[in-house]
Parts: sequence; structure tokens; C-alpha cells
Amino acid sequence: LHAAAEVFGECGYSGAGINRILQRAGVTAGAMYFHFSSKEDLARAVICDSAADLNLPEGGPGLQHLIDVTLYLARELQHNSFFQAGVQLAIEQGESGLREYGSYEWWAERYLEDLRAARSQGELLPEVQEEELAQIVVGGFTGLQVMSKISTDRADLPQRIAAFWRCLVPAVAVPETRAALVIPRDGAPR
Amino acid sequence: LHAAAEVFGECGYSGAGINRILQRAGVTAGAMYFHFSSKEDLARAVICDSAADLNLPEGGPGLQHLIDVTLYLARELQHNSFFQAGVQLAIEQGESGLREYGSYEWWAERYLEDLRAARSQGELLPEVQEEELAQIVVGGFTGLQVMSKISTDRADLPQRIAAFWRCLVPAVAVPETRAALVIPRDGAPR
Amino acid sequence: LHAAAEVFGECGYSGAGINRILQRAGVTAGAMYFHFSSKEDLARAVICDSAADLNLPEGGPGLQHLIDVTLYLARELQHNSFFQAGVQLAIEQGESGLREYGSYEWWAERYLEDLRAARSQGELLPEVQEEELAQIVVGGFTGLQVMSKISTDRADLPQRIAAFWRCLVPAVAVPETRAALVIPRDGAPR
Amino acid sequence: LHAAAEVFGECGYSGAGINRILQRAGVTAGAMYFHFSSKEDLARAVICDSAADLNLPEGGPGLQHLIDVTLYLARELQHNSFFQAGVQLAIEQGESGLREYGSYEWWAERYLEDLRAARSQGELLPEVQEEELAQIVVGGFTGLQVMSKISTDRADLPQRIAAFWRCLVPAVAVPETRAALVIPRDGAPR
DNA sequence: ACACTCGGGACTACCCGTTAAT
DNA sequence: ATTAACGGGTAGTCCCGAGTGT
Repeated sequence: LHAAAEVFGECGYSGAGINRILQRAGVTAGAMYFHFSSKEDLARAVICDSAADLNLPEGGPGLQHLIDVTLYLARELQHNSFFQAGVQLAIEQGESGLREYGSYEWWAERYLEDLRAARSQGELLPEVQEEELAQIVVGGFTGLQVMSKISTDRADLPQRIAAFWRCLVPAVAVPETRAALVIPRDGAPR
Repeated sequence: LHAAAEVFGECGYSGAGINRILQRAGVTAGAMYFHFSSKEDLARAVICDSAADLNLPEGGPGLQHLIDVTLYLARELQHNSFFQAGVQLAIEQGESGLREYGSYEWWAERYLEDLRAARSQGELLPEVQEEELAQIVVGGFTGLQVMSKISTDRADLPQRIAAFWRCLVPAVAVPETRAALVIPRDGAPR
Repeated sequence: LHAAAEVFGECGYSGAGINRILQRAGVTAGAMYFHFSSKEDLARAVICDSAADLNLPEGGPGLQHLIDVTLYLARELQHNSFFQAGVQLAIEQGESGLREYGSYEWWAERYLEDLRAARSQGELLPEVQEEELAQIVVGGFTGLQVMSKISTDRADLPQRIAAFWRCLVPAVAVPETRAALVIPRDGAPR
Repeated sequence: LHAAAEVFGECGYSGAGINRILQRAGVTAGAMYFHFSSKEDLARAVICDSAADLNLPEGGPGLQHLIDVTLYLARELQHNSFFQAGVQLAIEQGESGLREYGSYEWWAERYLEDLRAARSQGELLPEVQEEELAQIVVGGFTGLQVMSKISTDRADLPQRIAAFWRCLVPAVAVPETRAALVIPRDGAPR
């Protein structure tokens, strides 16, 4: 249910009342409990669908693709309430009982693929550890998202991510790659 | 109340039932409502005290001090339940009604001081923007804390922060400073 | 709910605890809050139903009918807990938040119809103002009801109303009507 | 305490929270409970003082005096919060546990004195029963007060009482007295 | 004698996520 | 898939007293 995503995204898991979800969706309680066995189950469904309707940018893997992906996600977080809910619920794991480190690992895995490609294309500096870097990118994205949400309701999230990359790139990319990378100041798509 | 910090830290704001706080603290409702006029007020008090009992590492300002501070905070987050609660409530701002971007800004400000000192001591590379970097450090710390909490209950948080710095330093510090910086792999105090 | 009427009638609005209503009705809180969204809403429902199950005496309109109605209401107030509750809540309007002067106006309107009929049948003395008299009858009834409830738990209410009329009639009715009017001393139905 | 009178008058007995009284009075709980042993006791004290600071109109007893008294009381009810509280608490007897029919009886007694004087001065029609009439006056006053409070916050109470008397007088007073009686339309003092 | 801080519990109206009946 | 209900939970208020000074 799409209404659930909105409410979870706005109020968090425990702050989201089922009734609010129901009446925003225009459904009755029984109807929902036919499809989802519990609130937790509903949240799980939202999480699953949250990653579903993302259209990650195409393009050959590598550092540039990784950057493009994060900027795309940043922009997506501004309007896509499913994705917002996914992120919110991921952050709150533990309150919700939905102990699934999955989300973060999944993204780290995705990023790692790009980083490995980057390595094999010689884009990365030798001292960079791909696994660590993937974790750092996930962590940085998460943290900047939280801050941006609180301070500007995510309006400046793409800019923040862009700044993050501009800061990080010199430490990870070889000079020639670095010169070729495109990191729009405002996070707009290339 | 110290019990409140624990419960807020564990369950978040809306997940924390006042009754649980009360019975963990061994006091009654009336007693609490004499000192704090509402749950929100209680949370505010926790936030305020959360930053109070930190003993930030001494030492001349600069990049090394900034690193030491973040590592200290990482270690502190492992046992200090007041600080845990402060961070948790900061992340949840909005659900709680406690709209105070304050916490993040306050830390960014602290970090900025060190960065400015670092700049004037010639520790920073010319292309680094201090304000942006301060935000990124706060964001990175926040995000890594969230991930670490979920995956290992913060057991590996200092290591993650250390890795974060090892990754970041080449991009911000001039080579001689970089060589002199101490970033213990395990995040232990110097 | 019929239990609500009893408790409201006995204790007034703010004195009536929802729990008392619930356990007297033998239902649970959730059950009630499914049907009524709040205590106020419940009270409103009681008020509405209070006037519903009254069987006002039939008969051609006029002074005699008006008297019969008030005596009937007096007798009804002795056992009909719905009506009791309606009157009680009407008196307390303002504490309850149910600002609806409606009840009193409604009755004054009813009475006025009879008085207008009486006028057109030549039963009223020329100096009598129907509107004012209607208000006075409502007020007198209300006040006597309050007194009777306190002093004798409404046991003597019909008698008091009868006395009220015996006192009032000479001032409002023309002599021949006056002679024909029946006002049983004990307020019993004709 | 004068603040208690206001709050009781506004909210009724059970609707009046002690804390509200206390903070309006600018006192603390302990201070109050030294002087009054309970809320009920406080209410009793308010009732007692409520009749204290009334300056009933002087003048020889009789029908005119009775009328003057009721009009004076009507005007007093508009601003004198002690008296308002007294009336309010009198109406609510039973909720409050303060079962003292006293108030009403006391007033009926006062009125009866005037009526007896009126009788001995030949002002009353022969069929009038003084005791009954006294009760009716008390009841009428009470009821009209309730209605006026709800509809106009007592702004038109004196007018209503005046109308009450204009209606009642023909039924109780002998013609010559009736002609001499002064009942200002707006209830203003003579 | 008087006042206040601090606390105790039971109670308030109301909402929670969930489930039977049908 | 709906209507009705459950029962425990929500934050918060109630009136009141015990202990501590002034």
C-alpha cells in the first residue's frame, strides 16, 4: 500500500498509527489484515517495494556510475515516498523488530561492484580498500540524508552528496580519472 | 532521569513508553510529571544532559584533535547511554516534535573550529572547504553510527570511524600532516 | 448506550468517568470508541436519544395540553434515565463543551405552539406575551426540577409542577378556561 | 480563596481541577491543604462565603422587597464570582458530595418572610399559598438563571427575572398592590 | 502556625494493533 | 472484505499527603 509508505516515511515505524494509514488509504482494517498479517509485515512489504521502482542510471560501471547512482538516489529521496519510507525504516531497524541488516548490505554490495570495476579499470588509488570505501559511501549517504532531512527537508540533499564526492574523490581516484569525473554542483542528472 | 536516556536510546522517542521509563527508574508518574511537564520535555532534558558529561580529549586544536574527538565520541557511544539517547533523538527530530536542528549544528560548529585551526596551521589542502568538510564529518559519523548500531550494536563503530578518516585524510591533509596523524586501527585512545 | 445515560444523569458530564460507564454497560473501551469518537460525542448521542423515546400526551393544543405535557415530563423525569441525562447535560452545557442551546430552545418552541393555539382559542389573558411565557415555563420547570432532584430525588416533582401551574394559571388564563383546566394535585395523568 | 470561586463557577465542581485553582491563585498545593482539608472542604468554604458579601436591598418587607431582592441577585450573578460559584455548586449538589439542601431552603426561607409580611399587609390574593410560592420563586429564579447563563452568559438575566415577575404578579398580588409595584423592564435597581 | 517542594498512585480520556463473527 | 469488538497501552491529570523548612 502506497499510503503506508507515506506515513511510515513521515512518522517512523512506531510513530505511524495503523489507523492513519488506513484512512489515508481509504481502506478498512480487515481489508488490510487480509493482505498483510501485521504492521510489521506491512512495513516489510513497504521496504521491499521501496527499492523496486528505482530506475538506476545506466552506464558502464565504475566510479562515475557510482557517483551518478548516489546522486540519483539523492534526488529520488526528495519525492519518492516509497524510497523515503525504505530509508526511514532501515534507519529504525530494531525499534521495528525488523532486524534485517539487509538494506545497507545490499547497497554496499551494489556500490562494491562499481568499485571493483573501477579498480580493474585502474581508476582507484592503490591504497583504497574497496570494501571499506563502499561502507563509507553508504554511511556518508545515510548520515547526510538524515541531516538534510532535518534541516531542509531534503531540499539540499543532492548538493550535499555532490559536496561529499568532491571531497572524497581526491582521496580515492587517480588523477586522470579525477579530472574526467562529472560531479554537478547541484546534483542534477548528467 | 537516567532511565529515560536508556529507554529513549533503545526504542526511540515514540517507541519509548513512559511507563517503561517509570518502572525502570523506579518512580511513579506523579513524581516524574512534577519535574518534567511532558514526555517531550523529558526528552529535551535528556538531550541537554547528553552532551554534558562528555570529556572531550584535550590537546591543541587541529586535524589530529578533530580525529581524536570523533574517535572518542565513537567509543563513548558504546556505553554512555545518555549520549546514545542524544544521538537517537537527534536522528528522530520531527517525530518527536523537538524541532531543533541544534545538535547537528552544534557539532558542526565544534568541528569547524578545529578545521579552521588546521587551516591556519597549514594542515589542510588548499581545495578543501572547511564548512563543507565539517558537515561531511558530522554526516559521515552519523551514518556510520547508524549502520554500526544495526549491524554490530556499535561494537565496530570506532574501527569504522577510523577507516573513515583513513579514507578521508589523503583528500584533506597536506602530505607532511598526513604522515604525522595517528589513526589507531581499532579506534583506541592515544 | 443506555448505561451512559444513567451515569451522566447521576454524576453530570465531567463527573462521569468513562470507565464507570463502560463497566456498567459491560463493554470495553475499544468497543465504545468504535461507535463514538469521544466522550463528548457520546454525550451528544445521549442528548439526541433523550428526547426520542418520549410519548408526549396527545390532545388538541392549548393550555391544557401544555400543562399535560409538563406534568408528563415531570413524571418521566422520575424513571426515564435517558431523559434525566438529557436534562442534566442541558443544564451543564459549557462544562461539556457541547454548546448547544438547542435543548431549551426546542422546548420553548414546543410550548410556544401550544400557547399560540391557546391565544387563538381565546384562552389567554390579553396582557400575556406568549414568547416570554414559554421561556418562563421552561425556566420554571428546569429550576423546580433541580430543586426537587436535590431535596427528594425528584419524588415530588409532579406535585411541584402542579403547584407551579396552579400559581401561574390565574395570571395567564381567562376565567372560563381557568375553571375548565385540570391540574391534578399529585401530577397524575388525566 | 477567591480564585476557587471563579474556577468552580466556570467549570463546576468536578470539572474544576485543583491545580487550575492553585495556579490562578498563585499558591501551591501544600499551602491550600493547610487551610482546607480537601477539595470538598474548599467548595464548602466557597459556598459559605458566597452568600456573605451580598448587600441585599433594604426596605420594608413585602412583595416589592422580594422583587427587589431577586432583581438584585440577578444583577449580582452577572459579576460576583463568589455568588456565581455558590449557585453553580448548589445546582450540582450530589456530584460534589456536598449534600446540603441548605442553600435553596435558606433562600426559600428568606422569601417566605417577605411573603408572610405581604400577606399580613394584605398584598396577596387569598388563594396564594406562601410556602408554595416561595418555592416557585426559588425554582423559577434558578431555572431562568441556568437558561440565561447558557444562552447569553447571564447578560439578560435581570430582564428575564423582571419578565417572570410581570407574569407572576397578577396571579399573586391584589390589584392595588399590583398597581403600585415597580418592576423595571431592564431589571435596573430602583 | 504556615508554606513549599516533592512525590504517590489511581484515574483520565483516548488509541493501539489485532482478531472474531458473519 | 466489513463491522464490531477486545484488551492492554498511550500520555497525562487527579486529589492528596509526607517530609522540610521558615
